[in-house]
Amino acid sequence: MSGLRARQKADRHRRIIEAAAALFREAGYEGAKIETIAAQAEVSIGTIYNYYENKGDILGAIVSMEVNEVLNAGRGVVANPPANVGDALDTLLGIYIEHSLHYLSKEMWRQAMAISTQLPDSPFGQAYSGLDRALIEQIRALIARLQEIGLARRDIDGSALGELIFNNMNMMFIEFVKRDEARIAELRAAIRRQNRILVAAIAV
Amino acid sequence: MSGLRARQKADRHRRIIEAAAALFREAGYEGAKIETIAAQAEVSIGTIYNYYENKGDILGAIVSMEVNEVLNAGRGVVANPPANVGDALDTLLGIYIEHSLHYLSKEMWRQAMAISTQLPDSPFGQAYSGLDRALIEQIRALIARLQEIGLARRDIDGSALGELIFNNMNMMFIEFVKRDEARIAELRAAIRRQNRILVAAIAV
DNA sequence: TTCTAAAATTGAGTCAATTCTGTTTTTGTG
DNA sequence: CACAAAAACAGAATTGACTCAATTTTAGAA
Repeated sequence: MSGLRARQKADRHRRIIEAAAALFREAGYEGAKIETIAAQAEVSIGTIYNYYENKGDILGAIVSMEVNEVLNAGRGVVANPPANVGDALDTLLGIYIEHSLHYLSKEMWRQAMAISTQLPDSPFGQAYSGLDRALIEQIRALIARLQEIGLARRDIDGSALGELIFNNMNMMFIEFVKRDEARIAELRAAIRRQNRILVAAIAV
Repeated sequence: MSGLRARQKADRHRRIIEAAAALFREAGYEGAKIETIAAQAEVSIGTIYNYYENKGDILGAIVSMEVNEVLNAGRGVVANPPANVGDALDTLLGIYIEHSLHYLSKEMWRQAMAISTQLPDSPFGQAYSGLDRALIEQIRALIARLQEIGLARRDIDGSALGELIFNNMNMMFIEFVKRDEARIAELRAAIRRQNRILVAAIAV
């Protein structure tokens, strides 16, 4: 039997996340009171804390969905990359960046990033690190693929290069979400300019 | 007249910072209560909030002192860099990293970084961005110097390269402070390995 | 069907950052 | 030396995340 209890649990999880996501967007992370989320989800405050360790973890659940979607979209690029190193990188990182504001506002990103450095050992902190690692792996996989195809030099340290590219993009993204007026197109252009140096060094 | 008021003000600032710095180190950022800081500094809670917008700004004042010291130490390297690109970068970034835990514990860094992304428009958030920019400028200055001396190719986009190097180092440093067991030596080695790709691309 | 242990829910209470309002101190002027 | 305005101070009150002891609900054994 799929269990009444299990069904209720899943349902409450969903209600909490939906209520929180709506409120985070409307009122911002700080502005969304746990009390309000509880009321909206029709559970008590205590129940929320039975499901999530703290407010950050609720946001964490939302962020995870977003990033997993991005990782999924990235798989296509790795499997079938554009025919030169510069475009391949730009396409993959472009997917990451373009998707980023689909479900999450800049303010939500700021909070999520802040929490992940503030509480690296909380459930969300750990999950966030895992997501970052997955993104690095995907970039590395792309580089490996380009090396296989013969578009990138084989004697390049692909592992270090993957980190370098990810770290730079991530830092640029952090600065991007810190400024409300920053535009996605400019972010992509700046990253392309930075990566050009790398592309010149590794393209065959 | 240097003003009684002005003198008292400076004195109170100093007392608050000293009390806070001691408590942050002893009890951690979260563990240090404003009430305790106020008692230690012999001022009231209200007065602390008259001097700093929030708890994070107090930490911010401490972080700023640290980073300014690092910037100062960096000037020497820029003026007189080691005779090859790899060592020059390693020396400058090495100074940043080695100094980093002088006054600030990893926990304090985590909090400071978290606050700077959480509240980019608070006094500290703005100051922190300014410090980052200053570090980027110093790395750019080093690259420009290396180009002048003829150790680095002139046709490299020094501006983008400086950002790239800083962003990568900063992200690595964030990961470093997130893991208490991470060691400085390993951090430097990892960054050196990443920069090797760049060094190969830009050294004459 | 009845009963009991385990699991989940509840919301009033705690704790600490921040705000707010009344009081005190400093300054500059007559 | 008053004195009034401005600046700074004090600490009680507010606010909101999180805890915990009591209560309710579910599962499944007899």
